[in-house]
Amino acid sequence: MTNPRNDSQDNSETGPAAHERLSQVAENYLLSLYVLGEEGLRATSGQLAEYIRTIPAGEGLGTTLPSITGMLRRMAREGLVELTSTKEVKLTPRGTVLAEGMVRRHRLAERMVVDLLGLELHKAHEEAHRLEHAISPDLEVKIRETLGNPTTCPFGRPIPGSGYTPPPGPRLSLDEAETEVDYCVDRVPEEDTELLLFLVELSILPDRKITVIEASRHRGVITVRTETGEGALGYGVAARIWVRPWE
Amino acid sequence: MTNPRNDSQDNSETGPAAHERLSQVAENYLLSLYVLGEEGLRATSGQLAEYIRTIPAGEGLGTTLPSITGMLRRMAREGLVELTSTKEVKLTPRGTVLAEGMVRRHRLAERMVVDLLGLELHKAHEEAHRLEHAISPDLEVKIRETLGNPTTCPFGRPIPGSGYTPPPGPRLSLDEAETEVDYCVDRVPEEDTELLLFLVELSILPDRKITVIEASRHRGVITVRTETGEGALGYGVAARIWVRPWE
DNA sequence: CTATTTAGTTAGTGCATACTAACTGAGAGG
DNA sequence: CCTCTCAGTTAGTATGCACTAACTAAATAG
Repeated sequence: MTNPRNDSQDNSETGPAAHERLSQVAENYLLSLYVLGEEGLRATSGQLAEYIRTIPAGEGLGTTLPSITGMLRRMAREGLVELTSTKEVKLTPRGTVLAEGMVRRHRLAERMVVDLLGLELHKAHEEAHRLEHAISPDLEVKIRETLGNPTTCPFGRPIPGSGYTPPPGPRLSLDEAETEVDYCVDRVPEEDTELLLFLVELSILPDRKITVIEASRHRGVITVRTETGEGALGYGVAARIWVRPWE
Repeated sequence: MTNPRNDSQDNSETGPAAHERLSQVAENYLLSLYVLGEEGLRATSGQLAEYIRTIPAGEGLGTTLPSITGMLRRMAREGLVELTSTKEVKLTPRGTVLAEGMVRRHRLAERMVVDLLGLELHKAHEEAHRLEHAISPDLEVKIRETLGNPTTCPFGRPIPGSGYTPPPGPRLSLDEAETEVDYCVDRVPEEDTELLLFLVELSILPDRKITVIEASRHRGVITVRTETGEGALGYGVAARIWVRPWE
């Protein structure tokens, strides 16, 4: 697993929290496994394939099941993951620490490109997927400080280790929301560029107000009103948008 | 040469100037060759090894001569470089374009981490060596805009394609400067962290005033006065600091 | 309960990148 | 002129990460 580019790198580095450097591929796996866990999905090779397919650095590369099996075997050898008997993949404690680091850098990078560089939101996730591998502990500190210690990424997901506390009160997905009740958007999906363009247009973004006008489960469509206008969403999408009561 | 991670990537990408993606190793070679050219050094395998040794991503990796021979062969096959009969390496037109892109992103990244994120100058070069591989055309545009179209990196070197024009009047290296004449620092070496700490302390930085108090070639030492104080430099170092007449 | 589909693994390969060890060819010293 | 050194190449090998093709085991469908 250790990147060929740093085989000879010992751990006696300078700098704070000199983080262990893995290959970009391994780093992607760790991040993917962490996010899958966050979303409550079974972390199987298949799920991993699906998630990894959304990572831009290798448009569709490394997504065949044999590739994944092989990679997981190497990562298991390095003590990053465990392959359970039920074909599920679990992060080891060590893997979890490293995965958290990746997610932290990923979400900080998202904030940086959006808040500091003015990148369009729908491109943030993809850019962060490249940058996350290139951020040293030193730089991470600077980014965090410059941004004012953010606790979430621009899509509403918590930044690990940021002291994020979930908002008080209930959170539910938009498909469970009542009609004609004001909600506050808590988080939105981040990886589908096309969808994001639509969400941005309709201001369906963290901390914005949203109201379900009509929900017809049989048609599979939810119509919402926002500051910007009205629009219709499929149930599948709505299920991935979290809201909390307004105010 | 083409990165295994993008073998399947065709050139029909969206976005402006969708730049060809090479492996990080190839990108490092291109940047190194460009910089060696800039410094007027003969670009041989040995020189390359020397330069690549200073790249942090692979602390000392890929620096044996056989590794370099092999890599250059692959890059020649891909039409990025030409191996002349005199054991010198030349960038092809295509290689030059790509190398310029790398140098551009490298120097923009240096500016970004220093000007936007407040990173200490002596760490900028190393961080940029990681970031340069992770900056997409879209992001590059945003960085450039946010920084206000800088024309040089924080060490005084020109950013390719930025419209940089060399300052009018002569430029010379500090070892050729006259004593008790005010000069303006034009550029300083960037890759030696220890040296940079010293230069920062003495304010030997682009656009600062510097005066040679004493130069004794036989001792190999040049003593200078700056806004911050006085200090002594070896001739080798002084030769790598460019200055121009003050005002 | 067998037959098929589905998910995942194993086997076998290929390429990029790294290494060490052994070779070569050009200039320096005798 | 021969030899030694130095720079660079060639040979041979290892590892990471990718693939296709072929296998297996569990779930499902008939």
